[in-house]
Formats: sequence, C-alpha cells, structure tokens
Amino acid sequence: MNLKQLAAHLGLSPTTVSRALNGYPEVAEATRARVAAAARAHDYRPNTRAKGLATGRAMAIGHVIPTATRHEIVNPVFADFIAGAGERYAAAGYDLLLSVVPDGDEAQAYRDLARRGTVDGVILHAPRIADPRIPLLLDLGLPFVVHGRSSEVRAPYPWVDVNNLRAFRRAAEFLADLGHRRIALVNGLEFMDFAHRRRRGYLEALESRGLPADARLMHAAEMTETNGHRAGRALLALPAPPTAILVSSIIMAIGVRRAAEEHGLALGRDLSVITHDDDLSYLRNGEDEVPIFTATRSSVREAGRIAADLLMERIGQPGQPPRTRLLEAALILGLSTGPAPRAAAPPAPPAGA
Amino acid sequence: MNLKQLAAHLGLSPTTVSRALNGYPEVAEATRARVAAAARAHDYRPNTRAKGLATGRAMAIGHVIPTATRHEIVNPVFADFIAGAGERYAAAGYDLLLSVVPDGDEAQAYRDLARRGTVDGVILHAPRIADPRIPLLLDLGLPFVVHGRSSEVRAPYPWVDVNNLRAFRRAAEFLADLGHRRIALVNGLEFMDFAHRRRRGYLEALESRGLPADARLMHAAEMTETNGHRAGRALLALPAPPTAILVSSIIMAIGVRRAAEEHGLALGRDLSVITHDDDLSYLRNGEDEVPIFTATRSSVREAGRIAADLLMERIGQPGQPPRTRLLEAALILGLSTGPAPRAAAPPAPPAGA
DNA sequence: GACTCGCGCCAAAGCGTTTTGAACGACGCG
DNA sequence: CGCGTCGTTCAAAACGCTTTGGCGCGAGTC
Repeated sequence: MNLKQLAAHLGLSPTTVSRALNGYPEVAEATRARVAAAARAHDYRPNTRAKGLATGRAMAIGHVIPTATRHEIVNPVFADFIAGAGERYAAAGYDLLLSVVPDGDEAQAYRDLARRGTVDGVILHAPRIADPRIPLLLDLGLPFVVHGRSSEVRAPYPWVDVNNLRAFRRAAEFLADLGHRRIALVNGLEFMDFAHRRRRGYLEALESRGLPADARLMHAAEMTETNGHRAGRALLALPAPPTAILVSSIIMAIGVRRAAEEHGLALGRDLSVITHDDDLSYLRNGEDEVPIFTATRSSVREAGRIAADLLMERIGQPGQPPRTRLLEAALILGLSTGPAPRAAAPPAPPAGA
Repeated sequence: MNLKQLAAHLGLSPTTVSRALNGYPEVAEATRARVAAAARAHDYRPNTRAKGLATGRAMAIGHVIPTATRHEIVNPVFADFIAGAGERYAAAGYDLLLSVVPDGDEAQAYRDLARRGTVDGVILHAPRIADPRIPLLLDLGLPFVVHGRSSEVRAPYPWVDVNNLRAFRRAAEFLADLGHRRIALVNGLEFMDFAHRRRRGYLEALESRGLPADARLMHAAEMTETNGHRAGRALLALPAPPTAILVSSIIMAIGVRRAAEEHGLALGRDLSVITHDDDLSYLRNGEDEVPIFTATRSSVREAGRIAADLLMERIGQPGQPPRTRLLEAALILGLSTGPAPRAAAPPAPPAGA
C-alpha cells in the first residue's frame, strides 16, 4: 500500500494525504482523522527511499567500524556505545547504518557514504593521534561527531570524550598515595588517542609524586584478555615487579588478574590493580556488591547517547560552531587496591632502581 | 555531481552513462571507458535512495537487536556476529542497518522495516522457544535468516545454528568419563532456544552416563560475569558441591573462575570447568598457548558470514525452499578440566545423593 | 539499390514521496 | 452585490536514478 493507493482509497489527492500524515496545518481536522485512521488500518508507512529522495535527507546515521584484518579484533565497547546511540536514533526516527570495513579502507568508506548520500552524518570511532579521517570528513562536508579526540588535529571539530588524562592521572596518584613506588601501565595501543592520553596522565602522576618513569613497567597492546595476561605475566616476572598496575580496560584487567593468580598474588593485598571500566552491560564491575576492581568508570553507553544527540543537533543546524563534551570518569573504590605491601619490598638499592 | 550532470559533462544521455556504469552490453567499449574515467575523476557514486527507488531494492540488510530495557544488556556476541556478516555485505554491496529496540517492540520494528522498504531482508537474532517473530516475518514476506533456531515453530524457515545439544552432551559426557559424578550447569536464560537445547544436551548426557539430574546443580541467568560468579559461588557453597561445571559462555566462565578462586579451588585440579566459547576476538581462549578453558568452540563470526551469505542468496532467489545450516562445535581441551578429585569425595551415602 | 539487421545511443516514463503554485468555494465586509 | 480572504484541496513538478521503447546509421544481404 503506497501513498497513491491510499489516497485513491480515500478519494483524496496524494498531496492532502501526505500533508495530513505529516501534520501540516492546512488540512481539515476531520480529514486528518479520516486519513490517520485509514493509514493505521492499512498499516501504511511511507517508503523510506522515496521519502528520502523527495526530502533530500536520508534519516540515517553511519557508523564505520574498522575490523583490523590481521587480528580480526572488534572492539567490545562498540556494542554498548551503539546501543546508547541507537536508542536516541530510534527516538528521533533515524536509522543506524553500520559499515564494517577492513582497517585502511575507512577513508574510502566515508567518501562512499557521503557521495552516495546514504547517511546524513557519521560517528567517527576510535580516533588515532592526528587522525586523517577528521580533515577528510571536514572536507567532505559530512556532519560528524568523534567518539574520542585526536591530538594534533588543529581544526575545530565536534567530539565527545572521557577525560582520559585526568582519570589516569588521578588513578596513578591514588596508587602512589597508597605507598606504591613501582606502578605499571598496561595500556591499549598508543597510537590510539585515548591510550596516548592515558599514558600522559600516568606519566604526569609519576612526576607529580616524584616517581621515576620506567619503560619496563609500561606495556601497550590491543586490549584483549590474552594481551592483559601477557603483560601481567611479563611485569610480575621482572626482578623488581610492580606493586600496582594501571590497566586500560576491564577485559585486559581480567587477564592481569589471571597472571596475578598464577603468581599466587592476591589482588588488593599483594598487588593493586586499577582498571578503566566502560561499564559494559555484560561485564559489570560491582553491580550490587563492592566492585571487584577499583576503577576509573565512565559509561560508554551514555557517551553513545550524548554523541548521537550532538550529531543529530548538528545535522539539524549545520554551520554552527562545533560543540564538544568532556566527560569525567569517576574513580570508584573496589577490592583490587590496597596499601603497598611492605614485606615483599626488594632490597632497596641506594639510588632507586 | 549527479548522473545528469555527469552525462551533460560527457555530452551523453543519462541513459547511456547509467548503462555504461552498470555494465550493460549495448554501449561501445570506447564510450564505456570514457564514462568510467569521468566517473572516477569526479568521484561520482549513484545516489543510494534514487537508485533504490528506481530498482525497488534497498541493498540493505536489517539487524534488529533488542536491548532488554530492564537489564540493559547487550549481548557481546552481536559485535562479532555482525563483524562477520558485515564483511560479506560489504563485499556484495549491501549496507547493514541496525535497529536497536527495547525488548518487546521488536515485532513493531520488523513490521516497520518491511513496510517502509528500508531493507531487503533481516537477520533474526537471539530466537526464543516458539519465537513469534518467525511467523511474523513469514507473514510479512520479508526474507530472513535466523541466527539460531526456535523449537516448536512448525513452519520451515532458514537458519544457521550451532549444534548446541550435541556440544553440551559431548562436554558433559566427557566430564562424566573423567569420573565426575556431580556435574553442574550454568546456563543462559532457558527461554532462549540455545540455552534450552544446551540443557537438553546436558540432561541427555547425565542420563546416558547413569547420573541423577539434580535441580540444585542447574542455574540459568543472563550471561554476565556477575551472574557466572553468583552461580559459581552458590554451587560451591552447596553441602555436596559439584566437581565439574558446564558453563554457557566464556564471560560467565570468568565469573565462575573467580568464585572458584575465592574458594581456593584450582581449575583443572579441584574443579573442572567446560565453557562454550564463541571465539570472540577480544576474548580468545588460547590464542597461541594451551587454552585456559576446555571448551565447546564455534566461531560466531563465521556464523555471521554464513548467515549473511544465506540471506543474500535468499533475497536473490525468493521462493526457494529455506536452507539451513547446522554447525558443529569443536570440543577443545584446555587447562580447566581434569579427573574428578578423589580426596575431597564426600561421605558417600548408600543410595546416592 | 533496396531491405534487413544490429549496434550505439537517446527521450521519456516510472519508482513513491514531498512541495510548489494554484484553484475552488464559502464567508465576511464594505 | 462584488471583492478580498481564508480554509481546504488538488495537479504537477521535482528528487536522481533505471528501464522501456524507440531511432538513426552503417554494414551486410539479395
């Protein structure tokens, strides 16, 4: 059942039916009611493509998610971010278009979405330092919002990000204040902007507490359980192992915990761990109990909601100066941190290791 | 740059340009080359909506993913499944449309997609026993493929599923053969079809090995780490705790492991655990080492690829009898299983507990 | 040399909407 | 009573593409 048929059925012109359904004022209330009833009875919905062609709007938002072909990793936070964003899209009548592309083909994917007019805007995921996709999107004139930020990009652009630097600085300082002197960092890949900022926060904290930065205490890898385990194992096998570890994701932290257990270390007593916690729905850290991990927490689902709102606003009013939104992560206390152990302190060399 | 402009620029009619780009034979090779070059030079891509309107095909596949509003859970396997499917869509020129809807509004979402003509077909996720969405989709005439199956649905429909029953039966029998007499099940919610089948497999195994079914050894809940931990803790607190646990997801298994550690039990020695393993990219179980968990493994990403292929084939040739595909899970040996411990055997009552 | 045929191209219709511009009564006002 | 106004409706154009149904022209055939 299309508009013309519905109109014919009602003995009206397509124009009137269209206006009646779209809430235009110049249609009599009686007619509008009659049209609405008929539309409901026939379960009529305007054809997306025809409507889009006529209005020039796709009523769809694109998300391009890269799947690194080599490692085949799909970032688990996408699911929750997209759930948050999708919620808002649905409420506003937007569809969500997902483009799964191999790493590297992303520029092409954005160009394609823009030129084909498939979407009205996109969310840019997982920005890197000096991410070339940002100038590309600015150039294409396709409205977008970045989930995260990209250091070294000069032009202003809209983004939603967690204050990663401050979160990790606070976490590391907290550990230092508990007496930890050897604090390790198990980070995501550091060409990713968030990881870069977290490292800076970590380093700033070390400096502010007068602790030396030790390259052997810093690991960076894709944020899988396996990599968390590897890093944890390597750290604990050091001659002077850390007494505290700062971890970039809860999935990595689970790997670190596994390594600790293999070494017979109890979290919170023998080894302190603070992890970043994206508040993933299937991996809650302390739902109605004390959190297992002390963590810097920031809901990625909420970030999705905010990014979606920002983008739809931007689509509605282009030309406005780009808005940004910096979210603060909460530092929540769990069972995985405690004062630095005294007993196990290694024979302290006079001038620090 | 649209088709008309490109045609004008070339001094050709839109018809010829369209045919040249779409590979129709009735255009001279020289012309075709000239058109292709101009299209490339101007980075021309046909407008999706216009093309769709003209052809009657959306060139898009829908995935409706429910977000249970109460628990706000997003199943983590979606990400990997969609990565697999999306890969195939991209190769075939299809877009992927994601509908995030609150649990319960799904029927409406499907009806909407069908009526608006937004997609050419859909993948049905997370089917339940006697899932009403299947008759609905059959009724709507919208091509679809189910990821999983739905017991008690009579009509034939296309699906891709893992042989959950056999996988769990094999796993439970394997545990029994290791001497375990008290084998627990930590399952997903059992109105979900896959969980229902896994339970049946588990029960069949118990029966085949002459073991009693004990309701206290069976848990079912949403597959989160927290719920895995809860179930594990409850099981291990029993007067006659199980010596082996069969778990429905690796995330739950991580929770079970945490409970075991709290009880001072070593996996593979004091307690055996077998988990189902969807081979998630960020949660690999034994990438290049011996797997941590003994597991029934089946790649959900591969399932996504297969489902996508099946659906696109179905869209291309409707009316064909529905094809189905049953995948077998591998039983892979890891470090979490071993013979039933003898020492800790409880004082055996004469006639079995 | 007329006729057929096929190659290469084109004009125009059509896809299902929205939107522009106008028509048509009815009504109020001078 | 004539004119402008308002409220309601409509016909037709437009969106950017595909596709139908020719059309012209040169080559081949008799």
